[in-house]
Amino acid sequence: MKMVQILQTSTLFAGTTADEIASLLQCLEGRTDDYERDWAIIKEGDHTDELGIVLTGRVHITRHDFWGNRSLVADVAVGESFAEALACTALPSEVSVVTAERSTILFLNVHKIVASCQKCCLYHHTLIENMVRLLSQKNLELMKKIDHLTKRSTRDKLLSYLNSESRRQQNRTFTIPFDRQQLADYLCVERSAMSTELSRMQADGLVEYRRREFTLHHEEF
Amino acid sequence: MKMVQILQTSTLFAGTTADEIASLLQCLEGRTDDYERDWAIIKEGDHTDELGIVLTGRVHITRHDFWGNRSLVADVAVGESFAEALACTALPSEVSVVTAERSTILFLNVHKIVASCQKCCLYHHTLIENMVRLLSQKNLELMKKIDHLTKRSTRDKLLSYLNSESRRQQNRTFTIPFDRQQLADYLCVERSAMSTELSRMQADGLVEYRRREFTLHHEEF
DNA sequence: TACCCTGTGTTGGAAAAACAACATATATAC
DNA sequence: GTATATATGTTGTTTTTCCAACACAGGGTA
Repeated sequence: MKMVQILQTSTLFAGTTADEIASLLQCLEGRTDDYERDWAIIKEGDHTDELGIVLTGRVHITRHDFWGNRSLVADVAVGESFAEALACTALPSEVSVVTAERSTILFLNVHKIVASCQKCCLYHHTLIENMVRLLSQKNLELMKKIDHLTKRSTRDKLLSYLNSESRRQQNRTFTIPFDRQQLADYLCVERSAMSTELSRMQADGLVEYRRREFTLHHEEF
Repeated sequence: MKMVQILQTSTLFAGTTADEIASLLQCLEGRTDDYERDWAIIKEGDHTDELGIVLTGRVHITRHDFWGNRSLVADVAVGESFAEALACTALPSEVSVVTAERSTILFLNVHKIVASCQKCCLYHHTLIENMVRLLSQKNLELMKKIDHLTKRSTRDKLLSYLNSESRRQQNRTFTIPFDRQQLADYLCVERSAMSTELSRMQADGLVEYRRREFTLHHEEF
């Protein structure tokens, strides 16, 4: 798929035509870069003024504590973006951004997005409004993640996550972007305990699964 | 303290003079409202186009699951704001906003903030940039909260929270805005287990506390 | 002063999660 | 196809959290 087509599905460029996007990209001086799998695009402590939009592949937002425990904060798929908030502040990053597959990323300087731009393009104001919408959306997504973590038991965390994923993909049968270890890191539970709980849930008829493909049987939440 | 002085400390009006704020408030058609303690300003399921800025008092962002378990998402003090992201989307709220004390709130319509405004005020662009900064800041705060919840043990959650609060108040001795039950709801643990863990931490010399006043003894993280 | 109310700390038993070690299945490379 | 590496599931033990019930302290009030 061509870059412009992907961008039209993104929140940042929502409601703009292909021509307008082309014009905006020039104005914003965007750049693209390719990465192998497991490459750290941003490391903890880094700073950047650019947000990233995934054109191909997939990236994960991760964190490590002092004892080396990994936690997986978020999954970013094609057309989605990362580091918007980081790029809008002067602070160092508290998270890493790592490719989960070989990926192509478009980088855009947020200051060029937000700054008023008299000369170049008429569509710039749409872009600023989209930037506000994008940040709001991320905000609500983080809320949703907090919602999963708020659940006290492993089962409730799993149900909360699986239901939100089912709703997002608008299907009771869906594929998750994580393997078991990554899912455990995402929900902040222990992998083997989580596997055990998944088995119990399947035995209880709540869910069926095979590898990354899940089918929810009861509508919960 | 006068409203304009409080607003000058807020992220949204950062870098604007008192006169500019007065002009902007007219342009934005802001309104204020007073609330008794424990009043629900926003209920789960509600929608609004207005963000709120706390002028006096304090509000809490809360959530309830199906079994009635309360979770306390965030504390919002004077000069801080809430519902920015909600007001930027068309979605119903997943959280409630409840006064923790008798409070006065300034409400501002986000569309009026974000919309370009040719006629009225020159400072409007600063406002839009501040809106982006505000949303980014909220974003990073949510990240910080996720960071606390990511910790597996009650002790680590407490240390993570107490350290961040200590750093925020730039003092090893500080007062938290929660009673024990609220703190437990905020960290998503059980109150009595948390009390027990606090005792152990005090016995271990990590921390001293009396009611809401804490003193950290070791710099961790 | 005596009384209540609320917040906080303590305890012991029940339940759940973490941990470690291993078994099985699947994918990949040769 | 076989070998190898990786992903997933299982089991038994240890540790932690949850829960319920109660004890205690301090503040406010009659």
